[in-house]
Amino acid sequence: MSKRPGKAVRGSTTGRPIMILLDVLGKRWTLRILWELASEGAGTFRDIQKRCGDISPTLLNTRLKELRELNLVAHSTSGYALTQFGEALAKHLGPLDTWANEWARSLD
Amino acid sequence: MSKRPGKAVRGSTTGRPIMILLDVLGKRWTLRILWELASEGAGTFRDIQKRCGDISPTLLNTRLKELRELNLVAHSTSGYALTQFGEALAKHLGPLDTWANEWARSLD
DNA sequence: CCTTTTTGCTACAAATTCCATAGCAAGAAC
DNA sequence: GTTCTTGCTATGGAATTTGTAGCAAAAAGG
Repeated sequence: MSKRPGKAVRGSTTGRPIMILLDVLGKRWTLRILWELASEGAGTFRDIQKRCGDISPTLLNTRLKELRELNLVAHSTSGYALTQFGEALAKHLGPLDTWANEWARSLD
Repeated sequence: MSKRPGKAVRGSTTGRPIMILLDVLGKRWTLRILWELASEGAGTFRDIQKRCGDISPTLLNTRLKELRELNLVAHSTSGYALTQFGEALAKHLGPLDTWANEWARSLD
């Protein structure tokens, strides 16, 4: 059903895991949702919606579904949270904040 | 004109650099284009098009324009290449390949 | 020079995705 | 047993993405 290793994705028929990852991270709001879960912690559907600047529930639901299928996010009674893999991925993204600040200075 | 620090982007009015980055990386093909330039080196417009599995020229052009405005990609006589900042960004993305391979095993 | 080729695109219409808004069913809290 | 909160779905319109065709300018070949 969802994107899994071995299957083709946009622009790549090899099914390489990185291609699947780049494809899903390249969908709107995916990175932002992961970022919010990583930096602000777990939250309810509506929490996340607010953190993301009132993203529409339609799309939030779609993304959360995808992320759950990819084992990056899980839903429990305490709301939505990153899985072990989600956390590991987020650890790679964290340093981008510092980098982005330096980069921003070059754009002024 | 383009997204710059201080300006609002999708879901964030603060203009924080990281939000601008997440927004642009969240556009289709952006990550893939950066990935290809990082792993396979500089290339012509048509080179990159092929590497990305025949992405449509319309969108490739749009993305390259955005990435140039954001100082992540530059265009010279030898084709398109990552800038200093683009390279730095790519260095953060590189490790995702290894991570993705481990992650993929959890999905089987 | 004078072809051929390569390169970097643009035009256009269709397909897909995204978005805002409204609202509802199920469970928890009161 | 109301009132709130939570997690969505429905819907229609807007924006983005895609495929295909093709062209002008520069480079390469003869």
